[in-house]
Amino acid sequence: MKDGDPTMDAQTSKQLAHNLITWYRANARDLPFRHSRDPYRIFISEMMLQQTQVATMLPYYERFIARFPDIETLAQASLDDVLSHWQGLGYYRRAKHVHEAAKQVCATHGGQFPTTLDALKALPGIGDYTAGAIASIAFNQPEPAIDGNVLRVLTRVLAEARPIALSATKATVKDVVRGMHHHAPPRELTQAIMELGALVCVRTPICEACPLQRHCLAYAQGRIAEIPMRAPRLKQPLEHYIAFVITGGDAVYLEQNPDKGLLANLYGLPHIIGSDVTKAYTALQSNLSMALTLGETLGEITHVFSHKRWRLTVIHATSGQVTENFHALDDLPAIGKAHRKAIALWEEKMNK
DNA sequence: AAGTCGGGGCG
DNA sequence: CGCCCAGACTT
Repeated sequence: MKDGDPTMDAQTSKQLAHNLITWYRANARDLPFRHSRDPYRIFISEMMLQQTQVATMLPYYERFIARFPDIETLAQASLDDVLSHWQGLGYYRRAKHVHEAAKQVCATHGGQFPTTLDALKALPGIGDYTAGAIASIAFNQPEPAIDGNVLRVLTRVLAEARPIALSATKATVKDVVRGMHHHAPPRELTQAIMELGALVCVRTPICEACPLQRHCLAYAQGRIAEIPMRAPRLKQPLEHYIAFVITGGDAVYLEQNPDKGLLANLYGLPHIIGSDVTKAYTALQSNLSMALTLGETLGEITHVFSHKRWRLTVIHATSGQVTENFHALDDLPAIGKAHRKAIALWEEKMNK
């Protein structure tokens, strides 16, 4: 698919929506929170579902609704009471958000959930996804609700190769769902996509049972296992360093790395692990035995290696004496990219 | 953009 | 048992 093309033609969109709804009506699980169009119950069930599987969350949901059957009851309860009914679910800040949202709805909306996306998103704990879920399921508005399930289903249908964490990928999926909303009742469509993602289009999907198989590009291309794409592993450890740009006139102090290890033999700035500038400066002074004057913070540099990430806080310092370790800015030896960027920060400052 | 929340699924 | 994970908020 090229830029500028519509994400999906209306005919495909209509067939997808139709197949989904037909499948949903025949296969959807009978879940208690689906028996109501009450935005309050949908809100509570969505907030609980964001952190647990249905099976785990159901007993909590039943207990919660039995104790707080409507939004006024929740708003008037104490936070401790709310937390005790959330206890075990985790993400306890969400319990607080749910409670705060109930109080706000009662205080400023007369106990009625707002019906617009923006007003919903203004409530604590409600972001893009939950706002879309409430608007479409409770109020039957054609609003996309993009969660992990929906992303998985539709990136596969589209054979979308971009990582799902990118906002551009979410925007594409959002457009497709918006298109499908023209061809199905929003409240069913939203639940149908999520249900398909939960039952069929799972991590290792059951493509034989999938109503979208004939339209699924990832299936056709044999790329089910590689889609959705995860962002390139940013699991590499993040290491914080303080790097010092020590200048004497227009020369900068550099040290040469050992001939083994990371950036072997390249020159670089003195840099000290950690993020505490005071400690790092003390360590620097004892390492160098030069008279230094601490300067300003020049900025932050991040640098990604294949196996680790650096975050450099770049500090300027000046030295009275200029030794052989100082190199003129217009005649620098080979320096790693991160430290070169750090030196560039100093040059920018000087040129202003 | 990246860290945090905290439990469950899964290998 | 360790690794990974989804959404909202925060910084």
